[in-house]
Amino acid sequence: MPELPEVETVRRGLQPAMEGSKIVRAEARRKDLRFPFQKDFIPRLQGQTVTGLGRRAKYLLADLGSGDVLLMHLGMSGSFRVVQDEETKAPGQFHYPRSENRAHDHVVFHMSSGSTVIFNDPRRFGYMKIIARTALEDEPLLKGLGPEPLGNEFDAAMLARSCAGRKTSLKAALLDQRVVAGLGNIYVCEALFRSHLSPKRLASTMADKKKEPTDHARRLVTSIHAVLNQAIKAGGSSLRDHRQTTGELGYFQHSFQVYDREGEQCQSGGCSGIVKRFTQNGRSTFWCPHCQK
DNA sequence: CCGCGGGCCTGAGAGC
DNA sequence: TGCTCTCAGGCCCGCG
Repeated sequence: MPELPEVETVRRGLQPAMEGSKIVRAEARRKDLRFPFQKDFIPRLQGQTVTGLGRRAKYLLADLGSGDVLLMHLGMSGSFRVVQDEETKAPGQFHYPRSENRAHDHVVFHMSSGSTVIFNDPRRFGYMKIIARTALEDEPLLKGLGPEPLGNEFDAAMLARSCAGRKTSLKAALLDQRVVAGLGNIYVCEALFRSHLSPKRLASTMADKKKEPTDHARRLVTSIHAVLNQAIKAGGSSLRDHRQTTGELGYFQHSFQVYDREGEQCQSGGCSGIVKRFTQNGRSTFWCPHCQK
């Protein structure tokens, strides 16, 4: 599921349930997700107040009163659900939307706010890890990450510098979290479409000889900002797994212009093209060859 | 260092 | 209905 807009949607949904509230009890209902849980995973969580809930790229970071940080990643199929205690029929019995499978509820946080927060992840590509806040900057999972696409430091000049001299395609560069952190296949396809740039174009064309940004880079940054902000506003995109923490679907998938629209008419004003799909670095790329150059 | 392909898991959907 | 095959929003790792 989760690219930046989905993770941000989840963060905003978890905030009222978790921030300023204590983890009264935590359960890990199996021994591993993508990686085994740390031996002291549960004891380091229980009794701790969540002092803040942040996001870095596609990671959620819960600051704990102890000085630890709980790092969470949704992988491909992870989702969180917040259930109010009064909805709980009996201990361990939660209300589920029809399509959800509780067999994949792997982690449960019982919060002093009266909310229960449940992490569900069928494919288990997600993970959770506790690290000391003082060790955050040395954390290998976060270390190589590039700028936040909606942050101040990400602009055309920054994009040009990190793409200059790159031998790879623009599509592959945008998926590389070292270039910009938080985009995935959907939003890269959509941002390229909105800026009329071909996914096959060389990443290095974002910069001129002096590594200054080209107009292409400026257009692309504008499109990235626009598509991410619109997607966050829509609660993210729900193709199969993504849910908001209320269990509701996101609805940005209805605004896709190219993703998952192979064979359909290009939506760009006046363009007579048809959306095509091909495989690039092992991932599907959707684009309009007629108006993306 | 860089770029690419494989692998980790399960489930949904297509085709037979 | 049910089997098999392909594919999926991410990311780490090892190879060349």
